[in-house]
Amino acid sequence: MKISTKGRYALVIMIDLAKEYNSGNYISLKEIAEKENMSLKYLEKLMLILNKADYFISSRGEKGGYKLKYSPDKYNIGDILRLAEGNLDVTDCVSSNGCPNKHHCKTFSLWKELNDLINDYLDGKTLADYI
Amino acid sequence: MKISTKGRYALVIMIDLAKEYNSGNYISLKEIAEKENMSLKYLEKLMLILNKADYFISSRGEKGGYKLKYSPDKYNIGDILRLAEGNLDVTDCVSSNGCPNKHHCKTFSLWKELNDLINDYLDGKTLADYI
DNA sequence: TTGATTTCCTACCAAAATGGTAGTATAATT
DNA sequence: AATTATACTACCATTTTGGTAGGAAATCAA
Repeated sequence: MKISTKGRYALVIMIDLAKEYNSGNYISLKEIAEKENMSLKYLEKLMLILNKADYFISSRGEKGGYKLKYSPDKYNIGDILRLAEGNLDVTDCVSSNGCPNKHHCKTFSLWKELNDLINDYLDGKTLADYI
Repeated sequence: MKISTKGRYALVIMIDLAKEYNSGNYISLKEIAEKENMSLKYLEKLMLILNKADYFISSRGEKGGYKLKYSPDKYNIGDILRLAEGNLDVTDCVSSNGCPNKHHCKTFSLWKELNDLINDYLDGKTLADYI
């Protein structure tokens, strides 16, 4: 029942970029890795996942790096975490292709309500709330 | 961010026992394992964990098994899941011996609020709600 | 009182997930 | 041309997950 480093690091990266949104500067992963004490190589791999969404403008070479494509309030925390973690479902039974027995299962309503609670909470926050 | 089989199975066991609370009958793990399609050996091991709490009256031998010591409304879902899963903290930083940097960390409030949301929800339910 | 049944307990194990590292190619800047 | 940074693939050690195996002790029925 833990958020893994993927989700936690993803959020840290996004917040660091959000802080620099107004400056328009590119921020390199090296800067973030050093500042946040994270492995550069691991962050690179994480960015491959995050890059699947339309989140960043990137530039290679010196003075390159990443910057947010849109303003911080456009980035939903739930979306970021679902992307980084794969999904946030508390059980497989609440997923879209969930349990075939869900209409008879006594515990389904518990997992479903808990799942909605979590996802609705995270969907109600954006990067702008954490700058 | 998933509840493991430990937590899910624990809840199923507890609900099955709760259903029989009024009858006073002992229910064997064998019955539960067959009915719920679970490994008996795995349930035995899970019961070693659940037995650390003051949850059951047990009896060995024929017609033996487990029954709840108290009425179903006395069993908090949060307690059961925390016991089975070890804990339910969404990150290590929200645990009692959490992150030393939590006062400066931008993401701490997010994890803390999410953690409270989950635990408060589960602490608001008892086995009686799922019979 | 003996056999069957069931809990109680320890030890082992395979597969998957987690959290990385290494190396290379490609693009941009100086 | 050299340096820097992203983009991408492959590998890997450790931990977690979800079991299995075997045996001891207690209880009940015949």
